[in-house]
Amino acid sequence: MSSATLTRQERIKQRSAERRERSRQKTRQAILEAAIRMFEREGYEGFSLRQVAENIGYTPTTIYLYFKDKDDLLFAVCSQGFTEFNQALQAAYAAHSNPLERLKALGWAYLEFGLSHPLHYQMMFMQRAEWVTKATNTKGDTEGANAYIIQMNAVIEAMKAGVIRMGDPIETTNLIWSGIHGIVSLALSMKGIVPKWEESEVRRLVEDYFQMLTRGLQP
Amino acid sequence: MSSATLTRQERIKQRSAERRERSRQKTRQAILEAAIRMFEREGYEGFSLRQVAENIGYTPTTIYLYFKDKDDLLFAVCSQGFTEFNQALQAAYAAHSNPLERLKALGWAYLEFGLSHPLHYQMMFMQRAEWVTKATNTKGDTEGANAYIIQMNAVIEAMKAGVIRMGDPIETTNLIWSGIHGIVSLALSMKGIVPKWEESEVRRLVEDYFQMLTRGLQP
DNA sequence: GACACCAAATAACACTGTAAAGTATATTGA
DNA sequence: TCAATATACTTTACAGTGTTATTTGGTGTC
Repeated sequence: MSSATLTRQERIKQRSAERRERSRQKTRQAILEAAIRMFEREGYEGFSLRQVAENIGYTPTTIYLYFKDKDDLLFAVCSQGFTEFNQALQAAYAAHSNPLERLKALGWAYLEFGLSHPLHYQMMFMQRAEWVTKATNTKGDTEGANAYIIQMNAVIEAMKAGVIRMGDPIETTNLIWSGIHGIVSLALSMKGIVPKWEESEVRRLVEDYFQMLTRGLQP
Repeated sequence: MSSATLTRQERIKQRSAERRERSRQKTRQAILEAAIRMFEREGYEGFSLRQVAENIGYTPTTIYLYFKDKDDLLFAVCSQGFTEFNQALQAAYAAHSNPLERLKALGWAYLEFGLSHPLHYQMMFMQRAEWVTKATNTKGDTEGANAYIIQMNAVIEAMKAGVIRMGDPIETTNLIWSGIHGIVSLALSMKGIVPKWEESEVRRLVEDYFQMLTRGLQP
């Protein structure tokens, strides 16, 4: 509507600005993708700005034109992990209608994410767990379903269905979440070090946990 | 017996060597204590060899005469945390004779250690959890009661007493341990960030957990 | 007193993140 | 088309990190 009132020069200027902005987002994305590759190879401690820069043929300082500092870039990497995590849990939620099955499916999806993205999981929930809230706030409402909300909804539904006893939804969600997180985080830490924490054993542990949970939270 | 066969010179030489060794252990201890202070102030990421050295008036390289590298010193710091942790759990164990009470007391002691030694806990069980086994192996048999064994014993006793159902002791111990660890680690991560994870809430969560556990693991 | 040993310090290397200043290239307005 | 300007990127530099090889200075031994 307002474009009709613009002169040719103004229109050109605007399109040019848009084009530059696109280009800017493109190189920003290139940096981010390189950072993700880097992170998935080196992990949290080995992650280095200079290596990321070298990897895509930029000078280290160039990164600062697109990200505030190392933490900002690392948060962007983390953030990408959160959207993937959210999607995984969203899918697990959508795949079942039975409240109890949903609850279990969420647990399994949680475990699966952790086992298949160990470095991401460790950053997201162990090294920089503060970012959990920051990520959900930043992501905007469009993203919608964040993992915690999904889990809490599943808990609420399970309560309503009489599968688990009534109680503060947040408290109950935190309780259930803690258990799974405990298993997953220890599994990642102990993998390859303590025999009892190999993948098959971990799955059995999750089964045990569900059993304890359903019995223990029975109405 | 063999000292009788030594000449005076040999005896002097030996005592001299002992004295030097004592002095050596003393400065080693001084470095370690400085490192612990440093760590408790700066945490895992902020911990720096050069700062430790400066703190006790040594050159950074001197530390390498007493510790293999940064990791070695950090492990020593960690190790001290493990002995304190073990003692805390040992005390909790000894303070009760009722199997269920023992189990709960161990959980509370676990939580208490985490809340009162957050930086140590994070290194011991989150950043460098691989060291859990290394620590128990290194410590020697004299140290005796390591926390995991204590917990497993409590589990076994609870099984025998019919408080919780029979099962693989290791598996059950891991299950219980995971839950507590999940709560404690999330509590430390979320403290001061997410309101629902303040100390009082965390204690309530542990209570909930015990309730779920005793019901869920009922024979 | 000459010698060997040993704790500690110096000097140096290869890294790290980050800030300030400089340099082309591209875009704009006349 | 040309000078001014804005943008993208590099160069340079600083302060810090862990770590190794070399050198110093004092101590105990013969």
